[in-house]
Amino acid sequence: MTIKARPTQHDIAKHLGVSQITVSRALSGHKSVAPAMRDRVEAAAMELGYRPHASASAMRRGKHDAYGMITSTDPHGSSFPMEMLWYLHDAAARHGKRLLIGRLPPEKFDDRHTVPKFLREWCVDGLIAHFPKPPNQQLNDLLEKAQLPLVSINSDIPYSIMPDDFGAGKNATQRLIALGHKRIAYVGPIDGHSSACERLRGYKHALAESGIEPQVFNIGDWYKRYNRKQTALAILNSPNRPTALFCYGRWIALNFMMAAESLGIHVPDDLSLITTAQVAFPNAGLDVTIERIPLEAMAERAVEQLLRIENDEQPEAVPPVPFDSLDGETIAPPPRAQ
Amino acid sequence: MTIKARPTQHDIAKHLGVSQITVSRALSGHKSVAPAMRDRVEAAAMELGYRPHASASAMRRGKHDAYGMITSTDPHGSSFPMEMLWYLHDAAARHGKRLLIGRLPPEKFDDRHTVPKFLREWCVDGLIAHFPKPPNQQLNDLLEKAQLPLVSINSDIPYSIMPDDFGAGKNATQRLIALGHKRIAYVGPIDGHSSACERLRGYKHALAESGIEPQVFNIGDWYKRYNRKQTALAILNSPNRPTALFCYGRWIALNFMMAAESLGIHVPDDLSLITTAQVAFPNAGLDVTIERIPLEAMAERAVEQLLRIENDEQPEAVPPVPFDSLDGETIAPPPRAQ
DNA sequence: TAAACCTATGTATTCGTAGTCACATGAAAA
DNA sequence: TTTTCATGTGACTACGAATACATAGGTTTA
Repeated sequence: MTIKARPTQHDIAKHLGVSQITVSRALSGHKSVAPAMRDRVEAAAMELGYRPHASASAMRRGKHDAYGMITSTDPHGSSFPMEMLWYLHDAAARHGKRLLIGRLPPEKFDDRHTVPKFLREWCVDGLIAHFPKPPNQQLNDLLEKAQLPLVSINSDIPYSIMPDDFGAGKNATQRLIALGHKRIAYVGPIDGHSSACERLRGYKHALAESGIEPQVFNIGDWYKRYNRKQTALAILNSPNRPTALFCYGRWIALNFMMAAESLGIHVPDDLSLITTAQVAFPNAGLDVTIERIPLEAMAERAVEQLLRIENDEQPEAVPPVPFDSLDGETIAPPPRAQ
Repeated sequence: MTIKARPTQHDIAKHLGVSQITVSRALSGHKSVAPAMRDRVEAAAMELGYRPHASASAMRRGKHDAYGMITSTDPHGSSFPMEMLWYLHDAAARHGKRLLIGRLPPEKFDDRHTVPKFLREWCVDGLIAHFPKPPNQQLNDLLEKAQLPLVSINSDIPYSIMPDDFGAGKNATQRLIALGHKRIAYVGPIDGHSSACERLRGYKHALAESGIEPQVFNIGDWYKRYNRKQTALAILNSPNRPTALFCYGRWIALNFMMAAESLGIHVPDDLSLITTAQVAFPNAGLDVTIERIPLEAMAERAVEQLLRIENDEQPEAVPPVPFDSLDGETIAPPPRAQ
């Protein structure tokens, strides 16, 4: 398809019998343009279907008005929720930046050709990175060499913007304590990702404050298919079973709800359940009570940080971003009879 | 942060005592460059940390080597799975294109300022669009006026690239029939999205071929919280309950598995279950048998189509993209005793 | 042995936009 | 009235890369 040559500022200028630079000034809101002229130019631009040529502008100004989002997660990887991409887009858009995305699978980290090409050809003013596992030396060198403002999100890298997992664990647990629960279990992985460690630490911290004994069930191998359900059933069947659960994530929560269901244990009357999640998922039949991962806020922080670096301001360290405590239907005071 | 001026071809040229254009030719693999010279240039480029300036190149060549993905879904909208973004990225990358993303919430469709700004400033060679609900007149005009190659995915728009929902419904049902099932129910919405209509049509088609009566349970209001579980329980408790289910989506499948669990109905021995989904989700404790939505293939088709349009080739209509039949653990022959 | 031709490189120019400086015009200040 | 200044506009040029054309050498062909 031959694209009809898109009109330029020259075309508008010719159309109006003025100079190109006047058009440029009128369109970019320069002050020294007569209001009447500005109107004429804008009308003509609209009429001719003018679209600014971002590349030309970028070349002249040395700014691209674009950020790049670069990650190594695979499409189904959960450490970087896909929603985040849109939140980053929205945050960038609010500040007049477009967003380019790029994915570099870990197996390509060592490819001498792919990696450089991947990063070097972009025209962006900054990079937002997410690497579930730390990038190797080569990628680091490249990021360094790119000389671009760089922030990372939820990555195992110094200065990365992180959610306040500790606070989430503490808050969730405190909410359960406030309802009167005395037997509150944590179910989830206990090491590996820092998110697990931190949430668990928050959980223990809250319990310690109230002098309650922690009950930790390590189901880090949860995703290794075997014994998922058995584990849940075993925990819920134990003689001294917890009256409340703080779950690491929504799949764990869902599985426990299924298990509870099959044992005739009713949520929330017999069992309270709270989990961290990205959305208040209603898919289990109940609106689950969650500590919501603050994706939007993290995205906004990331973009703000990039802007700060771009503007030569002091790039202040971003503290962990607090979760949102969302009310649901899965927590209640503990059952009387026990 | 002041970025150290990135080196240009001029810098390399000066460094080597040759002309800029020679550098340009050497780097772009032009044939009429002496091998020795090419090596020298490449070494110098590496040494100086040269990065091609995509904007400059774009301006000169009139190509941007980038596509734009534009959608109106909200971050949690399910009609455009987020994984798709990465598949689009990968497909674009395979063909040497970068990917820009843009999101225009439906409420902005009518905004006289946002809409034009959103689309007009991009520098891309083509657009990949996804609109769950048809765009309004204004947006259409704008897309038209942009004069850009445009393909749409999974949108209610003519010529959109679609998954073969009919085939998915037919295949899923045929798989159940082949196992010997005679009472096969469809559970899901029966109208609204074309995907529902088509899957249902495929289901009915397969049954008709085998002379089996359809059993359709319309749970289109599934997401309206009330009576989700009740519905599932009622269906599974009915005296003549189906021995196999074809579910519209994975949440419905999950809920039915939960309901079956609580009734002591065992999947797959007592109840076979197959659903369409994006991944073979193991989260329910079993690897669910699915008809997999062909996201990668759709992404590849979209990019191929854009390339075709760009190259003035005949943009052949893209037929519905077939699903992948994935084996899981949730289908089996019907129970003997009935 | 000269004409024709290829190879490797250079010069000039172009893409669309915007910064710098210059130059009119008219109003305010001297 | 002359000077000063603000306002609005235009001419020239640069940004980085690539195209068109030119040219210096060497090689093949008539």
